[in-house]
Amino acid sequence: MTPSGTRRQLSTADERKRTVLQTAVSAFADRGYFGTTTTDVAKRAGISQAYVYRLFPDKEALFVAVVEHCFALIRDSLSDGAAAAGGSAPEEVLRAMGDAYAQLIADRNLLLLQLHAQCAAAAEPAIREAVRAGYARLVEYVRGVSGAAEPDIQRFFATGMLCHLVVAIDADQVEAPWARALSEGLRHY
Amino acid sequence: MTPSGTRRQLSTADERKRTVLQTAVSAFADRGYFGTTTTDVAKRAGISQAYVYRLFPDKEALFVAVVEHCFALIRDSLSDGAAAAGGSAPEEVLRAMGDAYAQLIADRNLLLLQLHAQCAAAAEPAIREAVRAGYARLVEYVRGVSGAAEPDIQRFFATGMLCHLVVAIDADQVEAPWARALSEGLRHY
DNA sequence: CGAGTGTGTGAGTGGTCTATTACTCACATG
DNA sequence: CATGTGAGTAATAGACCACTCACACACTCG
Repeated sequence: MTPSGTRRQLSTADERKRTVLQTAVSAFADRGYFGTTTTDVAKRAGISQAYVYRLFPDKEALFVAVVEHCFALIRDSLSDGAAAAGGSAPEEVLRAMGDAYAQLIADRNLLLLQLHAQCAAAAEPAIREAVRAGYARLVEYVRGVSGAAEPDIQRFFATGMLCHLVVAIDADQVEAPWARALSEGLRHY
Repeated sequence: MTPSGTRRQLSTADERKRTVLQTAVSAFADRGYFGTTTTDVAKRAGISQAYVYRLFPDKEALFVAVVEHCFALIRDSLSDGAAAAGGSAPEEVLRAMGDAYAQLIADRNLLLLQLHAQCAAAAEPAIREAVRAGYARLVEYVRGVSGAAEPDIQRFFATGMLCHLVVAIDADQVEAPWARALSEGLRHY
């Protein structure tokens, strides 16, 4: 992280690492940290299972890297939303960012991974630290860019958590009042 | 094990089933559906792993039963809250029920299991059905007993999901503005 | 008492998982 | 061409896991 001399081109291993991170998102999104095997990850990345262990020290480190990658993607998404709102009132910025987050529902993978990360955070300290750090940055970013009051920020994240539920149980596919009560207004495109 | 000479008290299968369900909550609360072994469940219930399979057809059926058990407990909790509010205005009933739910944070296990159920719901259809049915009854109950408007009901459940996050990453233990922004006002005793 | 029924377990089976090791191959450079 | 290095893998060790089955023990009732 501190190149004290000349800058080097990205090595092939780094490129490979990046593609593994990207494909691992959908692998872990299916069945979570404990339910996903390193073979699953390897298959989706098109490499051998053994090579996963050359790129990452162990399964936990791989998962942590995937989680951090996802938090970065989500920050980007919120950032896009905030840019679209362009310095409006706090409520408007929050609305725009919420809209941006809700768009991620279409993908499913990203939100499901957030949910699985949350679950794994309860069990594994290293993952918990990563998730805490992710939310720390996210909350501070939202507070900073929107300037919204604390209760509004809290509600913003509560709505995000509701999105996770809606995606996990596929509430959209259920034609019933209860399902509509949960997912109404959480736009997804 | 089982030193000869000590007396053994047999319980009926139904009683045993009930104690297994109760202890299995904390077992699954730790590491979720995929991360928890049937041996873990058996140990906590004080029975052999083989006997788990006499009481439940397989691991999935056991987990579904545990999930249903938890939803029942949560309904009871909300019911207590509603009773305490005793026919006040919808907002007051919601507040009382939210308070009752927040009290469950002290236990941790119940909320964590809700979270893990949500995760497993994304992967296993049978579990998804159970979680859907659980939320269906919960939403209908809340709507019925509070008479609140749809957006308030939605916010009610969104707040519940936020509780899950706070418990999963133990945000209370973090002394930082972002952690306080998330958990502020979610009372837990 | 003795036969029957339900509670409970020890000892597996076959499969799968993480992680390691020893190896091959592609390719760059002198 | 010889040599070195990093990309990539096949094979496997060692530990578990879900699930099964034959059997033992406790209790009940004729």
